[in-house]
Amino acid sequence: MAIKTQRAARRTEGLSKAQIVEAAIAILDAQGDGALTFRALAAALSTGSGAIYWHLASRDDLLAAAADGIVAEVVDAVGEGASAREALRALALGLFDAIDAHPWLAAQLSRSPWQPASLRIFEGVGARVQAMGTPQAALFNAASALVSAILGMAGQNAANGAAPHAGPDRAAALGEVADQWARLDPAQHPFLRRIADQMRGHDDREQFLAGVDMILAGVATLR
Amino acid sequence: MAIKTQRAARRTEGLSKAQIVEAAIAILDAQGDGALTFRALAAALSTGSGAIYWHLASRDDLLAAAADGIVAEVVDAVGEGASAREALRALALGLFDAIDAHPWLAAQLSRSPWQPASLRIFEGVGARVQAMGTPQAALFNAASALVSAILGMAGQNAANGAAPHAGPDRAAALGEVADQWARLDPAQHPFLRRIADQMRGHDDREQFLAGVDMILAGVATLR
DNA sequence: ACCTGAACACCGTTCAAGT
DNA sequence: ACCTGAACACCGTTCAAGT
Repeated sequence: MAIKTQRAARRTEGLSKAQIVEAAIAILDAQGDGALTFRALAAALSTGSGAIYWHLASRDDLLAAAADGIVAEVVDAVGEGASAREALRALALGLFDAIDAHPWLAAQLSRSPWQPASLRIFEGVGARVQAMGTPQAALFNAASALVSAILGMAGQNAANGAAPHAGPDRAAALGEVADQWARLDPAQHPFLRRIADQMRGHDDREQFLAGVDMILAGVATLR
Repeated sequence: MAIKTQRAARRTEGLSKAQIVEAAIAILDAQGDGALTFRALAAALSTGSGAIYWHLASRDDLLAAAADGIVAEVVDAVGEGASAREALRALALGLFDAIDAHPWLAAQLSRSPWQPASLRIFEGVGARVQAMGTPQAALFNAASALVSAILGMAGQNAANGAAPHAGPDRAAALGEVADQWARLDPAQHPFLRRIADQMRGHDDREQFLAGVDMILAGVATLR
């Protein structure tokens, strides 16, 4: 029904870049990076693949635009009232949740640091690192490290296997990995054996926040 | 000449997985991720693409094996004599250099945290985080964050555009980006404008090490 | 056991032709 | 100006047929 309406609208108004990006995000979220083909996208918009190329330069351009839309929302949603450190936590958590909800985002953000989405993140993080009292000389390195660390941690989480944050599926999967670690050769992997139990029941979001706090403690030592 | 010898050897000894992986790494390093096709790889080994599938399950399997070989060398090369913190710096720098030399490694390592290469890194980093005196309860979170941060920072560097670490090419490219940042809307991107000059002449390796040291300072606060 | 290479079921991108 | 959809130049993977 909604699709019919959209199609009708498109027929009279024509395709827009925003419409294409929206449809692309829907496919990416529902079926993952591999499912976003120009054929599938064209079918969803009931048009030809060539029509998409009139509005966008390439698949990469499409992904960059999709990433920028989502990141812009996250960055803009962070309140200004809190302390710089709290704002950084909120921004980091917003990015974590966005990447968790849109796992393809992680790969896209790591593709090019000069894409619009990356610049937004760098600006948002950097301004707060500065507000934390970081000396001017250390500002670029500190902000750069923090951005990479946040995206790296959130990306690893997304790569862990996406979806179910609770429920028996996740517990079973975690348990299997933990069992594997516990069975590793003690001479080769003593550390993994030691922490197998810690990984069994951990919460991804909590772990992410612990990592962010640890790194922010490092940022604070620069002052 | 070297290729001829290799071909002759293969004819008598048959293909080995190690040989395939070696040839794959050569293609990846020389021409990048996109150039590693089964057709190109089969041609380099003067065989058919089906032969490769007898030794490896898929393209992903091939990339995982290639990554594991390189990471194993890096992890094993870290000396045990130094302090835990110095060993962590050395390991991080080894990973940075490996990812800089093999840019495709970054994407591969971020694909799955359960692949052999990732486990090696986790073990190598985690054991030293423990040796730094990190409390047992914080061990898993701290090691996990540090691994993701190191790979995130090294990956961002690799995504910056690969090759030339010195020379006029790099300086010109950096200058262009810096100029762009300096021209951004002050209302939208005050931070990027402010640090445009710092990014102009920075050294990637130095910046990476500064980031690692900052994060290690955060790890140390857990004790 | 191991290799060959054609065949299958796809891709992103281009472009003449339409409206 | 914008859309259509066939065509081009590719992919990873499979598998009957060979040795």
